[in-house]
Amino acid sequence: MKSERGRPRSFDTDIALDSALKVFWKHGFQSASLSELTKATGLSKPSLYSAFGDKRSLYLKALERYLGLLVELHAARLTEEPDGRLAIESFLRSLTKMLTNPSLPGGCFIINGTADFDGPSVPKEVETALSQALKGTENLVNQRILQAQSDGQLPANIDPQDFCILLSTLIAGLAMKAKSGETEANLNLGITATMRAWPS
Amino acid sequence: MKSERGRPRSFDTDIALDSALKVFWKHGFQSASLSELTKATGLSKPSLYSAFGDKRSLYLKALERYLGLLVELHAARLTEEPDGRLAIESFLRSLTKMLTNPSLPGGCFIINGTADFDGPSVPKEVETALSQALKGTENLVNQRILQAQSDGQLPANIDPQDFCILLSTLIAGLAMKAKSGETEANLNLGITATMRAWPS
DNA sequence: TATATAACGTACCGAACGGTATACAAATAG
DNA sequence: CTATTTGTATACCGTTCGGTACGTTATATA
Repeated sequence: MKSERGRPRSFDTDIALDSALKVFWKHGFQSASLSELTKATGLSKPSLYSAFGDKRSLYLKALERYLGLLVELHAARLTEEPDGRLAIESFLRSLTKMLTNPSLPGGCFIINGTADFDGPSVPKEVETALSQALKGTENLVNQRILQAQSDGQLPANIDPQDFCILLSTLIAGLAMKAKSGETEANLNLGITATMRAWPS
Repeated sequence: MKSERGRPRSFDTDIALDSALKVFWKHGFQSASLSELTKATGLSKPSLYSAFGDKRSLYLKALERYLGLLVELHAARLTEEPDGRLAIESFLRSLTKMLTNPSLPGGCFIINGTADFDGPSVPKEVETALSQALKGTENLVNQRILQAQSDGQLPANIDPQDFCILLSTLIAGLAMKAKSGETEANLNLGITATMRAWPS
């Protein structure tokens, strides 16, 4: 009753998913062609389809993988630093390092994907998954701001709601500027300036 | 020696260009298909080609038109207001109103176009034109900040360079969040929070 | 060894892509 | 009116798209 009857897979699905993730990360859903996906993974189209389903399904799996990476790589900055302002600044700089890492596709998977909203061949399910993903990652920061407020670390003249929106807007901007080739150093300057809105 | 020999055009090229502009604005270069362009303009493909050249050439003309609109609609906010801080805030809010205007394609033509950098079918000439356009519009704001500094309006603890980068990043973020459906009111909250980095 | 099961490679499907050849329609110049 | 010039519409070009049918190969079960 083993489930491994028949010819076994000749590839590792996790490695293949990581390769596909990078293609979608770089191009979004619409512009990532099956031919580039097969080239990046080294798989034939039928192998891709039997392992992950169609393009939409593969994209959604890659998005989940990306969300896992995000938490794995950066969430600790928010939870481990007791000072709210430092926690958020550290998170932003950690994120920026990833967004500009030259060995990665450039920018943010979610933001890059959001860019072809309303694209003629983008499934609604992809758009909603991206919207939820964006909201989820924003909530990580929002919760940390609210915690800082309840910890008495937020100055009285700062409204937590508009600061949350400032940060989510800034993050989207960091991702776009990284995608367009801006350097980590310059983006860090912008972070420095932003944090002036929350004086220490 | 009149130049109007032969059959005259049955359409207005400026109106057609505006229609094409909206398609590229919504979809960027790659995902804007010829069929959608012909549908939006009401022209046949040969008419489009004889009037504007190929897709790349049409896109570049639409980009120029967009840059003209940007200056026409928002630049006065920067030049007419003597106070630097108010000038920039007014410019940001004016821009945000356009980015979220529901009768427009959503977001910013330049930022939306920048999103499919590295796309397999995006001509290098389009990428360089977009990069220049981005740099040019950022310079509008940067010059205004430098002028405010020379007018003695910039607090001593604010470095003009990192504030310039903050604003260009924020603008990119405003455009992306608008594209993803964020409301004008919320984006304005983020602008309010941002301006706290430059206390009045 | 024989059979069932599953992955693989090839070759193909209809549709849409960007772009164009060609034939026809409409205007001016002589 | 005739000739010429130019715009328009149709129909098509080769290529690539996402997706699949099918025959073959490799493994586990029996």
